[in-house]
Parts: sequence; structure tokens; C-alpha cells
Amino acid sequence: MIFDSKTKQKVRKLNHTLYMIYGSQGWWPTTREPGEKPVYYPGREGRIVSYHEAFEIITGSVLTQNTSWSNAEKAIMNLSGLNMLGIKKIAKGDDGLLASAIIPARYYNQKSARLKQIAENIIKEGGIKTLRSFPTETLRKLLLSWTGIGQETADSILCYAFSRDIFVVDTYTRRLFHKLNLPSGTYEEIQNLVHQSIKASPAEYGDFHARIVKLYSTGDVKTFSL
DNA sequence: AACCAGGAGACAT
DNA sequence: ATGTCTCATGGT
Repeated sequence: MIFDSKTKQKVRKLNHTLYMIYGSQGWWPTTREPGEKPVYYPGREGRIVSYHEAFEIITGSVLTQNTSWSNAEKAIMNLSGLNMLGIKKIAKGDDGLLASAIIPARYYNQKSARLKQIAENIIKEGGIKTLRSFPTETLRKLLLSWTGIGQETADSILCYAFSRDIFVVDTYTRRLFHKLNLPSGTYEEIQNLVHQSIKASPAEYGDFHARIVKLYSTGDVKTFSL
């Protein structure tokens, strides 16, 4: 689909305006030591995330589905405290123990079962290292074939865990675009609009998404206009 | 006390 | 293709 230049300019203005208000959010990775320099993929400007970090991000992406990050974080801390925050640990972990750790993240029976399947799938594919070697579209289709990973979670994982230049569309994005009289359509249409409007690195797309979340979670959206 | 968080899947129409 | 229902916590 094709968008006119004024529409695309509006999207760029939105990102810039939000950047002026909130700056960078630095959502992920969560385990990087303060002051540690990020490493980047050549030509892609995406940070190379360690295997452990990547899995933690995948876990967080699932746990935060329709759930506040603070609650998802509690579940992650529980897993960490049980020393279960790893691919093999979760794949082989006890179902009841897993579920009890995930209670704060809501839908704990579903999420624990799905997370376990996802860990098994990663192992079956040959680990994070193998996934990382896949082209973005290939990896996206693979992730989408796994139970528990829909479009938003898949793109979240692609952007934050695998440093691909993908913008994550969520319900806030839809609401905000509607509010600003920007085109509203399917997931891919909105994502295409952002991709066509902003030629960005994974970090920038990730921050744009995070800023939109910030706009809503602070309540600032009530008085926001371009 | 209702409302809502950084959704996805199964199923019906 | 599009809508509706389930899932089932914690903070405000």
C-alpha cells in the first residue's frame, strides 16, 4: 500500500514530538550492566543481545501480554529466584512450579504452558543462535507458528531480542493513529506506514513503540496533540 | 469497586 | 475476513 507524503511526514512528526517529551525509554535488555556499552550488528545498528538476554526478552514479551509490565516483571523475578529463567530450565521445569511462579503475570496456566512450549520449540530449532541466523521474514513466520506468539509479540521479539528493524504495533498505536486521524487498517498496514515513514534502526523503532506506551501509561494522551 | 494493563487462540458467523 | 469469548493478577 502507498501513503502520501503528508501522512508519512505526520508520522515522523509524531515520533519526533514524543522523543522531545520522553526521550529514549531503554525498555530492553534488562540485564545489561549500567554503563555497559551496547554492541551493534554491522550495517543494521541493532544491538547484539546475548542468548540469555534474548530468552529473557522472549519470556517478558509473553508474560506482559495484556498485562502491566510491573506484574510481568514480578513473574520474571520469581522465575529468576527459582533459577528457572533459562531455556532448558523452563522446557524441563515442573508445570505446577512454573505456573505458581507466573501467577502475578495473569493467565498463569496458559502462559506457563505456552512458555514451556516456546522453550521446547527454541531447543528443537537449534537454539537462539540458529534463530538469530534466520532472515527476518523467515524468523517472523516461524515465531508466528508457535502457540502464544501473535503478531505483536513476534515483532516485539524481532525488534528487542533479535535487533531487527521492525516496528511493533499495539492497541495504543491504533488508538493514537485514530486520534490523530492517521490511516487505520490491518496490523501490516499500520506497520507499513511506520516503516515507510521512518527509516530507522531497531533501537529507534523500539523506542518509538515504547514512547507510545509511555504516552498512554502516563495518561498524557488525554491532552496530547500534534 | 470498577477498570484496565506493552494479547492470543478457539470458535462462530 | 470479522466479531466474541476465555484466560483469571494487582494496582489505582
